[in-house]
Amino acid sequence: MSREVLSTKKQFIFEEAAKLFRDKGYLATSMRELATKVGLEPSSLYSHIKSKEEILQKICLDNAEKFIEGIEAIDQEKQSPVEKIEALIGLHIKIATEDLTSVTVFNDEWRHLGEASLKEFLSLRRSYESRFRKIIETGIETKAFRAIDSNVALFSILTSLRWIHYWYKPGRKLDVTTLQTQIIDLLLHGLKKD
Amino acid sequence: MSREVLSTKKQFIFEEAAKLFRDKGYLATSMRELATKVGLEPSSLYSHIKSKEEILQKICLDNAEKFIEGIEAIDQEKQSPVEKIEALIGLHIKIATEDLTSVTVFNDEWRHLGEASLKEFLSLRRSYESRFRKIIETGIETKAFRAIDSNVALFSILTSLRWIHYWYKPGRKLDVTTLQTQIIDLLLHGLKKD
DNA sequence: GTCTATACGATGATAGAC
DNA sequence: GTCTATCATCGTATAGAC
Repeated sequence: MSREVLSTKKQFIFEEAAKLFRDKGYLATSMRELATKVGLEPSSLYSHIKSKEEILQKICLDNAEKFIEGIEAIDQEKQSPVEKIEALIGLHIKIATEDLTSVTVFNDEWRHLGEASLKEFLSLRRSYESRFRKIIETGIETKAFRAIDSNVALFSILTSLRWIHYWYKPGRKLDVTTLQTQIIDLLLHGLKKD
Repeated sequence: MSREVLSTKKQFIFEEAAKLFRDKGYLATSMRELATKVGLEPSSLYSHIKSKEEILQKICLDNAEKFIEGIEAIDQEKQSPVEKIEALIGLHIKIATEDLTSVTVFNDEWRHLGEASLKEFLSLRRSYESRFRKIIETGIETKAFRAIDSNVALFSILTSLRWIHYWYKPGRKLDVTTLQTQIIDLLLHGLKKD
């Protein structure tokens, strides 16, 4: 519902803003700069948006929703924990490579959300982490996974999936499928060859 | 050499600044706020420091140096790639848990460095990554490691070591040694039990 | 070294003409 | 919807008295 389609001009403003937020950070981006990129005077932006923060809110909450919807779909499948983790890694890679810009902002700038939307964001994040953690714990209980601390596993996996948006560029030597195979291999089997 | 000992008051300013930078980000931290924390009027800060950026510079470059010194010490030992990777994981955990605040700022705020110090910082980082990558590549060549893309391995490991500063709090249930064992186990052997 | 006072630019956002 | 003009506020930093 909140991920509505935007009129073309409004969408263009959001896209240019996301690029600026990604490159310089939310706080370091000024509305004057954004206006220049869009080809408007600063004040004209406010015919399309309510405030600077509205842009950040949409970016952060839309991405949070994508992850939540993704994990819900994966979790209701009748699959083993190993398969679910593989699917989750795939989900992160898919979201990151489909819209590199917005996921970078989502990852790095959420803390500048205002009080109300920050609260909502953190609640969504906690819910995502908690579902992810449960999948890991099930894997440990069924002896599919090593008996590792579930938080160590959770955060190691989550953050090791976060470098993708720093590193991946369309047209890199490694294509998305290979990248995915390699990351799954590394996280599931480790660096060391037995 | 640049990691000099500071007079107590100056040091106090740096410590309070680091806490603010960690909690709110560099740009969102004002000198007025810092002055309040330190118990001075804003202008009085400038009897101790040259500029706001000087603080960020010291934090970022000191930590960069710690990592460089650490990897140099590890790399000149006559050890196997596996042992070196274990030692590197230990280095990251040691630095992160010894001074959680400054390593967080180092990790998250370096991009707000000015032109000159940013250049220096990036050069140090590239040098660190390149030494790390060489260790991984040696491990792959000697068949100690899986034949994975060395960049995928490098960044997965590096970033999976970056969550520690988000998560670790002195007095957490997991002590540092256990944490280290678990992370080494996960990165070297993977999540899956064979 | 600390203070008061202040310079001076940049910020997000609004009012109102067209 | 876009503009010009502008507001109020806050940013880092400096000058100069004590």
